[in-house]
Order: sequence, then structure tokens, then C-alpha cells
Amino acid sequence: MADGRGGPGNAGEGDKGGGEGRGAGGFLPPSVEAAWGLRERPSKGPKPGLTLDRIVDTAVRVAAAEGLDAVSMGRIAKELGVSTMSLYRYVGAKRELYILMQDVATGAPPPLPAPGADWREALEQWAGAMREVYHRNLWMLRIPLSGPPATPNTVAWWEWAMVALADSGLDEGTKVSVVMLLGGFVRNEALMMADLAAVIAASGDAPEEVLSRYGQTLRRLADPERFPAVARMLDSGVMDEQDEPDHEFRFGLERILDGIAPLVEAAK
Amino acid sequence: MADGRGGPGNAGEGDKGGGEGRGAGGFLPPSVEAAWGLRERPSKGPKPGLTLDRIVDTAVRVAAAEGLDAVSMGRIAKELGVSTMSLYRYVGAKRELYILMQDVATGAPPPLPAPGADWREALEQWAGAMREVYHRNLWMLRIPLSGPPATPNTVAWWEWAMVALADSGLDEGTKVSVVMLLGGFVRNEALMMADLAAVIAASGDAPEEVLSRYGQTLRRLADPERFPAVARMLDSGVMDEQDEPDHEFRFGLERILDGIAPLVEAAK
DNA sequence: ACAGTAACGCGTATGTCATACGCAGTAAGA
DNA sequence: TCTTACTGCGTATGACATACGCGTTACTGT
Repeated sequence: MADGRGGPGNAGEGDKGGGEGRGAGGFLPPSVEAAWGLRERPSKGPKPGLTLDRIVDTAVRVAAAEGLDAVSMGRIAKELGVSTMSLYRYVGAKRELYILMQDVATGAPPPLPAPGADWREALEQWAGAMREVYHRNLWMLRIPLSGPPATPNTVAWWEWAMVALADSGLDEGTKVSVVMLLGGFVRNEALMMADLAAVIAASGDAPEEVLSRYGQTLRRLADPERFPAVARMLDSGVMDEQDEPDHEFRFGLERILDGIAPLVEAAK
Repeated sequence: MADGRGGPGNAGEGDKGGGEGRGAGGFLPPSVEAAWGLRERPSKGPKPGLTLDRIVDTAVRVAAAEGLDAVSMGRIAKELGVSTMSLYRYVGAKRELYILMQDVATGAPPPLPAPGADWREALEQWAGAMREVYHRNLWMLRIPLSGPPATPNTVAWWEWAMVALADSGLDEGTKVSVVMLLGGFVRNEALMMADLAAVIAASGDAPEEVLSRYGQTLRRLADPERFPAVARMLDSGVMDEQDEPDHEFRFGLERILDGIAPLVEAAK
């Protein structure tokens, strides 16, 4: 669905091994290169009956509907009405499918910030939008991330953040650090919230009840003499009241931006 | 290894279902309650030939030596000279084993900060120590975290951080937010570094070469017209020079603490 | 037009896993 | 002694990723 991805062209290592399989000198798997719109037409054998797009879109649909665990090669193949092994003509391994799924689900970032826009507001918007992406695609958080971003949409989001920092006066290395810090935070926060939500959903009870029961259990297990500070925290009732679902997100985001602001100020 | 964990006592749900299986009113799996030293002696059947400790320690050893993927129920059983299914008398599911493994690997936190110690220095120490734990046990980062901390050592680390913030003047809810933010950061940073290291190790080449090749590949794929800010970043050479391995950690940590400092100042 | 060949879809096989189920032996309490 | 809870474990079951190789297809160069 993203930018036009090309056809296939043996995503594996070639039918019989043979060399490094590096398309144009890169070190990315062929299927990822395909996501960038590369991939020369094979133009030799029978016409492929599938496209990478269809495979990836199907996988995303299944993941969205039934979670990442439902995404198996067999399942996706069945969904497409082909055999399991057909998929391996388009994708070298399941890990590659994961990478492409993430790219599709991430989608294009919002319109770039206006030139001269405030860096802080822009980064807040960026973080918020990224958070929404995760919340819309919780399964993404279950995928073990593998290496630096290298797919089109991921890079587009990166671009967005770098543009937001364009006028900050920070040097490029610091910009990268800032974006990594912020991106990591958003991802981590989304992951924790998703995990918590999963626990709550699994219990079947009301959220506040689960939280409160957790507090009670901890109070029972954790000796107040050994863990006085934790006991104090539990007794304060923070575990029983619940705040807006994005409280932790806002808190963390503001803290981090507050920590970045002096750098920008100093670089001005 | 940790605090004396008791014997077993059917970690599952009972041989034939039967009720909720809640030991003393909690909602934790029996094996986790065992980690807290609960678990009354079954005192009826044959003497158990294993202990939870031995199982968990073995699993940790295997994970440390060969990675988390090497930890299968069959493998651990073989290592202990028992059958696979025996383990399920002590652990309700593999997920529980993971939780216990994390607790053992996390270990006890360093000695508590001196009363009256500077909150910032203390939190820095906490974060650094936690980071070391992750670096010593990279496999921990592969375990999908499941719910709030509920094992003895995890709570002990929480206690440590809460003690560090005891004199900060922050209210309990904010303390929790701070610890979650910091803990999430440390975990995330360790995860990213571990992933990067894994990619580098898998490639077999020198670290700087991998990074540089990544930069070159991205430069080739990412149209500078579409991604000018990313192109600028790549051209600046940040991808080619490498800094100390803990650079990102220090950067993020300082930013976050800088963001927290005003809160503490205001609360004084 | 024809042969060569690359790429296609897919059937089959392998090995790995978590875990359900139930049985036979064991030891403590009645 | 007899019951009973608990033990270890053998034997399924049902997924799963993916290696391998076969027959087929449709371009490409002759």
C-alpha cells in the first residue's frame, strides 16, 4: 500500500545458494529493497501470481485482527489461497515479512512541520502521531526490532523528526541522539501500556480492579520492613486511583523535552 | 539463588482444573508466589526430585551461554536429567519460567543510597547498575515483559529507586512516573544497543564498517530530494564516526534527569 | 521457431516446540 | 492398612519455520 512496491524476484538467496545475493551492493534483504521500489523485473519465468504488497497487506490484516501470533506463514498463505512455500519466493524469511509489515503499518508520517515551526511543538506532534501508530497497531510492539530503520516509511518518519530539529542549532549527531531518545521513549511507553492492557483484558475484570488487586497482592508479598518506600507508595493509594490513559506519556514526553530544551537554548 | 525459594507444589492449575488456584488470595501464578518464599509444603506425595531454584538457575545458565532461543522446556529438562513434562510440576507455563529467570538474573540491587544522598546521583547510579544487569544478561531483553513487576528482586530495585527519591519532595504518583520513565529508558536503550550489537555480530564485520555500510545503503535508497534532512545527516558523517558505546545512554540519562530536576526544585 | 534457462508454485519432509492427558509409583495421614 | 495427594514421565497433538527438489512456465538468444 505504501509506495509502489515492485514485483518479486526470488527473495531468498537464489535457488541454489550462489553468491551473496546483494542486489545493488547493499546489505539489505531483497524484499526490503523491493519495498523501496527497486527490484528489476525478473522477466524470465512464469508470471508471479502474488505480489509482495498483497502478502504484506494480508499479514497486517491478520495481525490487526488476531494479533501477531496469528501471523504464520501457513496462515497468510491460506488467506491468499496459495501454498505456504510460495511465500518464500517473495520473502526470504519470516523476519523479513515482519519488517515489511512494520513499514506498511507505520505508514506515511503527517505533513511536515511548517518551516520555522517551534521544534518543541513539532516533536510533541511527532511523538503523539507515532504513539497513535503504535496504539492502532499494537502487534508491532511484539516484533523484536532488528537493526536500524531501513524501510521507506520508517525513514520518512525519521526525516520528519530531523526536519523538526532543522533550525534547532544542534549538530547532526545530537539530533540523531534526540530522535532516538524520543522514539525509544514513545515505543517503550506504548509497549508498557499495551502490556498492561493485555493483562487487564486477560483478567476479564475492570481495569481499576486489576490495578488495585495488583497493589493488594504486592502489599501482601512485599514486607513493609524490607521495602518501606514501596510500601509507602502502595499505601498512598496511587495504585487505586487511575488517571487518564495518556498521563504517563505526557509526563515522560514533557520531561524529555524539558531536558532537551537547554541544549537547544545553548546552541542558539 | 535469590531468597530461599520453597519447594514446588503443582504450579499448574491442579491436576484436573479445580477452582482458581489462587494460593492466598493473590492473582499471581503459584510459581511466582514460590519465588517470594511462600508455598506451603505439600507434605503428601513423594519427595520432589527438583526445586524451582534448580530449574530456573539452569534456564538462566543456558540463556546466558546460548541465548534465549536455546531455552526450551525440553532443553532445560535434559540439562537436569529429567523428562520435559516434569518441569510442569514446578512451573505452570514457559512464561512463568521466563518471569522467574528475569528475577534471578536481575539479582539484588546495589546497597541502598545513603540517607540524604543526592537524588540525581542516586538515580544515575541506579540506572547505570540496571544497565549493567541488562548488558550482562542480554537475553532478558528478548523476553516480552508481562505486567507490572511482581518478583522479589524486581521489587527490590523499585524500592531502591523510591528510596533515592524519598527526600525529593515529589508526591508518590510522580515518583512512580519518574521511576517508570527512567526504567523504561534504560531498558529501551539496552535493547537497541543489544540489537545493534547482534546485527554487527551477525554480519561478521567490524562495527564501524557495518555502520558505515548502513549509512551508504541508506544514502543510496533514500532520495535526498525526498529526505533532505536525513541526507544531510548521512552526509555529515555521523554514521561513520563511532563514539563510546555508552554515549547514547549518558545522553538520554542526562536529558531525562535534566527534565526531572525542575520538578524536584519546585517541590522543595 | 526452437532450445535453454530462470523463475514460478508447491508437495513433501524435517526438526523443533509447548503442552494436554493419563498412568503408575510413592509416601504421608487416616 | 488404606486412602489420597502428589510425584515423574511416556505418549500424543498440533503448530510452526523452512530446506529441498520437482514439474511447469514463459522469456531470451539463436
